[in-house]
Amino acid sequence: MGTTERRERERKEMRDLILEKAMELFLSEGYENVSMRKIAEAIEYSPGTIYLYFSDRDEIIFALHLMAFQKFYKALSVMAGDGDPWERLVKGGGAYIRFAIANPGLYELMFIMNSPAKTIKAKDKWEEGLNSFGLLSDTVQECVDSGKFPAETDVPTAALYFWGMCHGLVSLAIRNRLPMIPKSQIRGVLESAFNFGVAKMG
Amino acid sequence: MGTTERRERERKEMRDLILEKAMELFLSEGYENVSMRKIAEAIEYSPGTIYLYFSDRDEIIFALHLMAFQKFYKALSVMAGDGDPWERLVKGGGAYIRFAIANPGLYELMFIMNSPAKTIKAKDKWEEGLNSFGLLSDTVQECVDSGKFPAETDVPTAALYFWGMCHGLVSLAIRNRLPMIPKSQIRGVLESAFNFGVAKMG
DNA sequence: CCATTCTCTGAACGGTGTTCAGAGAAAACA
DNA sequence: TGTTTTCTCTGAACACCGTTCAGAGAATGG
Repeated sequence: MGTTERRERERKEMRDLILEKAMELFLSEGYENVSMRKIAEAIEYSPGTIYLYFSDRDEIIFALHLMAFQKFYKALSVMAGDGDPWERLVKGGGAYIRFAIANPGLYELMFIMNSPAKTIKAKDKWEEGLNSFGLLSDTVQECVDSGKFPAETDVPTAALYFWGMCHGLVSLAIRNRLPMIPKSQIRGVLESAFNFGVAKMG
Repeated sequence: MGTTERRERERKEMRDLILEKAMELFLSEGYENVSMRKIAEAIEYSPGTIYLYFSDRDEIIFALHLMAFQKFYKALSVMAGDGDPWERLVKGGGAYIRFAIANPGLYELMFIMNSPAKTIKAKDKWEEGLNSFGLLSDTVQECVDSGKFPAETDVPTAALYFWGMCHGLVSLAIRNRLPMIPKSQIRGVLESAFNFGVAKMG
């Protein structure tokens, strides 16, 4: 009786279809301009159907936020490896900034929007975020081990500093708080600021 | 004929009343949980009346964002003065972080929310933000002049770096991306990260 | 006292997220 | 096969939202 298996497969396919179309709409129209009805229209089902696969709008956004993290983690993986850890750390920061500027919609989902934060708070943990933070912490640890950073360095603090610096720069840009910088120059300016910071550290 | 003057005064009083009650509601219930109807109820007028004083919801939020900047600019003024510029810069960063943690609602308004950004983009300038950024830039310039920073330092780049670092730390906290840190310790942790950064620079 | 100007109301419009009784198809059982 | 059960899906309905606007009523000016 393969019925149950087929049902499960079809259920997953429907979830994937909803997520795919929702992501398409969100990225092209902006998160606040996409309603459940519009998603329903895009998948050619009635609005009620979506609620048979997701409990509410936030659950869709949380699922998309997980998908964004997969892509993000890959982009950040240039930081892993066995070269000089300081060089990898700097490379990771550059990759972080480029990813955010190239994928502002995904970045918002992961690090700015309120909606996923509600679920993070409710679950009281955030594996996806902490995985990426772990990658960063490991690299910072290696910088301590290799003597690049002083032995008494508190690794979580140093990693948070590094993350905060990158996040601050890109989130100011994404939320339009740098209107004095022409859009075409944003990436370069952020990278300069980042380089200023790492030059001071290095 | 003092009628016109009285009318103008009453008009201003009504605008202030709306802003005051709106701010109260926003800070206590959160921005997305306050509707125009709720504001109308708070001021004891019908919803339509608000639109005689503000063209739409975004205009209210933009006006509140200006009020937030007044308070913020004052808090940041510890950075001005005539002591050692580097010391003032560090003090300014500390004030920035403390202000944001103590007034997350105001901070969101100024640096995170989308709504004021629309108006900033429409007006294509942002005096209030640039005033505060100017305060920072001036202090960085004085660090260059006093020899604390190398003469070839690009001041806007260094200032942006400093801003980004502070903004990144607090906005991660405000948007709940640091669930691994207990709320009571957030401020201390952010300050440690900030100190790690300035120690590297100083 | 009348005409004008101004303020304010509240119903209405077209949207929103979400729920749920009931229709109809598919599967399981006899 | 026919019958019963299980499952999927619909779409109207609910309670909200931001915003508009004809018209009521008061204040002002002549």
